[in-house]
Amino acid sequence: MASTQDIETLKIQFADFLKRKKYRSTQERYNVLDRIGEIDRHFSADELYLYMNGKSDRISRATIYSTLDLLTQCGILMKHRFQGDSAHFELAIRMPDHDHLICVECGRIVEFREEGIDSVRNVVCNRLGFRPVTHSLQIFAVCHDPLTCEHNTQD
Amino acid sequence: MASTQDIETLKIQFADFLKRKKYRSTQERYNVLDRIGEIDRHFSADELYLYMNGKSDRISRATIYSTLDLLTQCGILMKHRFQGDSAHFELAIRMPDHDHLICVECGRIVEFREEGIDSVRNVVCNRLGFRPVTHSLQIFAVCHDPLTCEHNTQD
DNA sequence: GTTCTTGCAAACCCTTTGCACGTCT
DNA sequence: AGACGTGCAAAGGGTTTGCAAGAAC
Repeated sequence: MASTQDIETLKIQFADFLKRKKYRSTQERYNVLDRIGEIDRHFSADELYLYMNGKSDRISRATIYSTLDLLTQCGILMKHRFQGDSAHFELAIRMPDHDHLICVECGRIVEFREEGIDSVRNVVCNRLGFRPVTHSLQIFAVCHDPLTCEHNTQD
Repeated sequence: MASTQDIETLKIQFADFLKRKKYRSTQERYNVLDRIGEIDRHFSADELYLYMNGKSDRISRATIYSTLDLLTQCGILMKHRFQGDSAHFELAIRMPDHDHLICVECGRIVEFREEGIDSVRNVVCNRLGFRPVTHSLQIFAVCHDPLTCEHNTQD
């Protein structure tokens, strides 16, 4: 879970973004960011919608989607598309520049940070004439010990 | 475009897979693989559907989706989810283990192969106790010369 | 002959959109 | 006051599913 301090910093960052882009500062937008700060994992738009409405923050899906998009635009959130249908989000500060290993047997997702990816990113961008912005690496793998993997959430 | 030779090899591989999994060998399934061999780029299920029906292979979307899924399961196709809505597929043999750089300004997709990713993959799998199967790396970047980037296909 | 696959259309899920109302500036 | 954001429900796009007819085994 992000600290209150972290969330306050992000709110300032978000406020700056909104002002710069001439979007309005609304209570709903800050509420979304507050609630995201309470979630220490990936979440889908709908999970956030249900979570917020469960907490008696009355908010619509339209606002959730729109705010998630703004938060992604300004770099506060990372948006991932894993194999499933819905996009997943998480605070970028949770684990900066981390990537995901996905077990092809059970769908479990393990987060990791491996510095080597930075040099791959730079080498490729230099070769092709681009400036890196971000990346998404997903490693699909199976565990050495299949028993560990018996959280069968899919199949 | 994959050579006829390549496609014949893949058909054998596909036939083995179908037999092993006790799925039936149908003409439609082989037709799909044949037509994919004629396409030298990423394609969506619907693009393949339109392509095949344009060639007077009468085939339904249901069969396309189901066959693409089988071909992905047996490793003949790679399935990608770029930022857009629909999944994209391509023959795995087109460019083995390549990855994609996506221009965040114009959406252009550049394919590349960088060996360094293999060691990242192995390091991570060793550390976490997995055996690598495959991976998907997308680098988001902007070109050094914005003029080169003026194929604005989105925004 | 039985079971699986196909084709079609409808259902489905996630996401976006249109519109009336509310809120920010 | 004017413009933008919100909530709701309906529409949209991609994908899956139910069912009857057809093909593989």
